Amino acid sequence: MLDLKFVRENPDLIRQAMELKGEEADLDGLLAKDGERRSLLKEAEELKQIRNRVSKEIGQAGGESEAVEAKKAEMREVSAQIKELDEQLRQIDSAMEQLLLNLPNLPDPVVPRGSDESDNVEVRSWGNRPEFDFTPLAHWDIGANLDIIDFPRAGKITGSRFALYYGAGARLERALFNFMLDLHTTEHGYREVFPPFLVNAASMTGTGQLPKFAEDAFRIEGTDLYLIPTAEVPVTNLHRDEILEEEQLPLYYCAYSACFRAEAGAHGRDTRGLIRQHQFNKVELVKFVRPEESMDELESLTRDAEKVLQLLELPYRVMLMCSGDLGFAPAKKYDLEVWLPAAGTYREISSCSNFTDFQARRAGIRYRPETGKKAQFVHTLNGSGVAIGRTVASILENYQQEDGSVVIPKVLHPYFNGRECITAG
RNA sequence: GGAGAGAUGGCCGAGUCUGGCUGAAGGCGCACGACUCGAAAUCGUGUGUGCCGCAAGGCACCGUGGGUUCGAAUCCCACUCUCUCCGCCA
Repeated sequence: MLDLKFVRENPDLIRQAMELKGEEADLDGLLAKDGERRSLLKEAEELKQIRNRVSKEIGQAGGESEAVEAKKAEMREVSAQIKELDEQLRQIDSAMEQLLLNLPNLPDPVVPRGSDESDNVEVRSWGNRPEFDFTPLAHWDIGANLDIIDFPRAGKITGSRFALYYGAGARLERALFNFMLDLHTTEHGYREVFPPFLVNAASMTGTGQLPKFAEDAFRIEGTDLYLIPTAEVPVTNLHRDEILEEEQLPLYYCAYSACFRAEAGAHGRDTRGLIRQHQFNKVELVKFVRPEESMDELESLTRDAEKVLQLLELPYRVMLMCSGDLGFAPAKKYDLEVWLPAAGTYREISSCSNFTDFQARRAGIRYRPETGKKAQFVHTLNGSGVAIGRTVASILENYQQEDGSVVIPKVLHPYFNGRECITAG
C-alpha cells in the first residue's frame, strides 16, 4: 500500500508506475473520493467540536433548566447530523481503502523497462549444464520409472496438480527442506520459524495477496481462513501491528511450509510433472530491515538462495525482472531459474523481492529509529530458499543416468544415510 | 463443547459499581537536565498514534462493531481473542 498523502501529491508518479508495471487501478476515483472525504470530514469535525463544547456546558450547568433542555434539544439535532456524516465518511473511507489497496508498489529506478518476461535481464549464471549421450527424460518419467512419484494416484485421492511420493522420492523431498533449513540457519543467520499453514484475511491483506488476488488462494469455506500460498504470509505477518526496536533490525527468518495455490488462470500450463502443483513444499526466507539497507539486503538474500543451488550443483541463472514482469507488490525482484535438461529450458525456482515499505504499511510493521523519535515503516523482503518440488524435478533431470538411476547430490548424502544413488526397485 | 474471569498508553496497572473538568492516576522503562572525575543512587523536566488544517488549532482512538445519551474507557447488545476449571481429542 502506498501512503495516501504521497498518492495525493504525486499522482503522476503513480500513473507512471502503473504504466510501467502494466497494472490498472482507479487512481482518479481515489483522488476524487479523497477531496470529497476532506470536505465531509471538515464538516463533521466542526459539528463534533460544537457538540463537545455544549455537552461540557450542560455538564457544568448541572441540574435541569429550560436553557439546558434547549441545548439538549439542539445537540440532539447536531448528533443526528454527525451520525449521518460519519456514515458517509465510513463508506468513503472503506471505498478509498479498497482503491488504495489496489495500487501497485512503485518500481525501483534501476528496474529495466519492459513489458513481459522476454525483457528480463540476465544478471549472471552459474554452473555447467550436464551433457548427456542419451536423450534425457522428463522428471515425471524418471519418477514413474523409479516408482518414487505417483501422479495418477494423487489424482485419484485429490485431483489434478497433486503429487504423491514414495520411498527415496519422499526422502528426497524431506532431505531437501532439512538441508535448506540447516544451511540458512547455520550459515546465513536466519531464525527458523514453523508457522501455521492457515492464515486470516488480515494476514493475506498485509502481504498483498488480498484483495487483488483472492482467486489465486484456497479459502476454507465458512471461515475467514486461507491456505497459505507461501510461508511469506505468516512469517511477514509475525510482526504485523508492531513497533520494533532499531537494534532488533535486521531480522532474518526462514520457514519451511507447504504452499497452496489455486493456479486460477493457469489452465493447460505445465499440466505434467512437479512444476505447477496446487500443493508444494518450500523453504522461504523473510527479512525485516532498515529502509536504507533494503537494496543491499536484497542482494545478500538472493545470494543466500543461490547458495542452495550451488551446493546442490544445479546450473541456474539470475534474472532481474523488468517492470512489466515485476508484479504488484515488489519494487525490485530477482528470479533464480534452474536448468531443466528435458525441456531444455530454465525454470523459475526462486523469487527474491524487495517490497520496500509496501507490505510494511499494509501490515503496520514499524520500527523506532531512535528512542523518542517517530516510528517509521520497515522494509520487508522475501525469497524462496528454494522451492522444493522444482528442485526435485531439477535434480532428477540433471542427475539422471543412462541406466535410469539418479545420483544423489553430494551435499544430500548425510540426509540419505550416505546413500549415493536412487535406483529402481 | 459447558462454566467463570478478563482485554486500558512501550510495559505493569488505576479508573468501570456511582457517565461529564480523564488522552486517561501511579509505577517501570526511555530521553534530556542537575549532582558526580565518571557511574550507580537521588532530584527535576519530558515522554502515544492517526487524521484534517498554511497556521492557530481541531477531531478521533481505552479489544472489534453496533446501541442508549446533550455527553461513554465507564451503561446495553453482538463478536473476537486471552486466562482458569470441566468435558472431549491427535
